[in-house]
Amino acid sequence: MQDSRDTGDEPSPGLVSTAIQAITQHIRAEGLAPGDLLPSEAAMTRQLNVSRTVVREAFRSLSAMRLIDMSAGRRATVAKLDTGAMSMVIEHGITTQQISVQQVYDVRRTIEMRTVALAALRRTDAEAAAIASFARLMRENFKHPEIVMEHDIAFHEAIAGASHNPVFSLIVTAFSGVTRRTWVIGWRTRSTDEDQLKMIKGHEDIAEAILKGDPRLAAEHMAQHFDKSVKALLDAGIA
Amino acid sequence: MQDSRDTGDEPSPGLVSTAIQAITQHIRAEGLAPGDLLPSEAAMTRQLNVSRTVVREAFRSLSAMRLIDMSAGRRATVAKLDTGAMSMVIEHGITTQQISVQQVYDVRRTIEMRTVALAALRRTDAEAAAIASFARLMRENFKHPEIVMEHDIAFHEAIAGASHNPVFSLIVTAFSGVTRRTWVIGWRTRSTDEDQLKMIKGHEDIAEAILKGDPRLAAEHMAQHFDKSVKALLDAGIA
DNA sequence: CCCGGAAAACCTGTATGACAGGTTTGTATC
DNA sequence: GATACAAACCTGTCATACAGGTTTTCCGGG
Repeated sequence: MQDSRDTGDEPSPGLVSTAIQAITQHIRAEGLAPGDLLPSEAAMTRQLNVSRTVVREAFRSLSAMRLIDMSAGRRATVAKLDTGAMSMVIEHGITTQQISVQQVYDVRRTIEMRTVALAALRRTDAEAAAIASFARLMRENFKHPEIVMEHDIAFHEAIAGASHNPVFSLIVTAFSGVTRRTWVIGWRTRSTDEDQLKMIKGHEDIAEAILKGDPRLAAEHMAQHFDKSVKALLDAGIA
Repeated sequence: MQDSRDTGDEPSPGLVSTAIQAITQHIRAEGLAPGDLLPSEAAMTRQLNVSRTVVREAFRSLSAMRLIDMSAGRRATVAKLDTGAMSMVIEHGITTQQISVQQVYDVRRTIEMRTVALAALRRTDAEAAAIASFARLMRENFKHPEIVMEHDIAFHEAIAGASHNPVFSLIVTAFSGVTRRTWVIGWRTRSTDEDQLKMIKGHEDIAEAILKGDPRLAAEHMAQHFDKSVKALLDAGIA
């Protein structure tokens, strides 16, 4: 049936890729914002003159990247910025050993020295309080590694958020998965309560510098924090 | 048919999401490396006890994120690290106005001040030569903006490569799409030949610092380069 | 024994039709 | 005008079919 005279008969990158492009193109052309409705699969099927199979795989691909939201019965909508795809790429790189944990930490260090400085400059009072409170929760639960870890991750994400640059948030959050898989290893190398509390103290120092609005100091504490973390990882034999 | 007693009948995240997880899980469990073969769709269909439709949408989603490579007749293989998904996320953020070009440039500046320093420390001679040659090609073609732009982008990607940390390459490359869409605007604000050549000179300074192996100097030149670029964009009224 | 080539087996790409739910819309009744 | 019900629409999943592309197998000739 499909006579494909429609779009001018492209080379061959596959009908699905074409459909994906058509959809993203539609978002751009119509200037859609998060939450806005996309065409139904049936409509897309007619417009592109391909089977529903193809259109569906295109929608599903965009959904997997979290560029659109899908749910049964409802039409797809444009999605809010989400870290889903980035996390998967990073995880894929790690599990296939194309990137090392240490390399991720180097990137994190680079980025978070900046986010923490920006946070010190641009944080709202509420953000500063939230950051400080995550540090406090780490101390209060320091007997429960899993809980400490989650507050640690939330701490770093909160700082990224306080930088008021969503791209930083995106990247930092994308690394959280890796952190979850290596955090405990680093924690174990800090064998004594004293060592562990010292690490938590590092977080409190960062929070305090943000509260005081001192970007230099905040960046310095963050750098030290990462240097110690990387050292802990290296001591544990993480490549 | 499918009795779904299989995996224990999860809540409801959808069969496709489950299939995606099963595939990535397979990669992890088998310790697959780039190029290794994945199970065929038919095999996956049997293993998960779902229709080929579901398995196919899962494969296609991973393919869209460039975590796997697919092509007709052949089974899917594990993919090399690729920036595809990240680029799409960033582009999506830009087109839906969830992130601004300026925010992207702030992130680039942060990251590239680091990549350039690392490049100065870790570059091979071949890498230093390649970087310098991109700068030279910019000068030689400075009457043809499109060509200058492509060499500019290649220049920055080469520096990221010379940092020898693929995560940096990944991120820098992911931003190239945005650059392609805004570069010309910045170029136009440098109206005279002199201004344009000055901007190219900035690249040559960076290349030289990398060649000399001076990370401080390299980072400084890079910072200046970005400051001027952002200023050019702001002059042009880019939010 | 090796080599070349053709057939078979396998695999993905795409299309079609069907049906089970979920959601929205419109309508008719109170 | 409000409410409840039905119709229309939409996505999720399944089954089947067939057109190519790719790998494997196997057989015949040297």
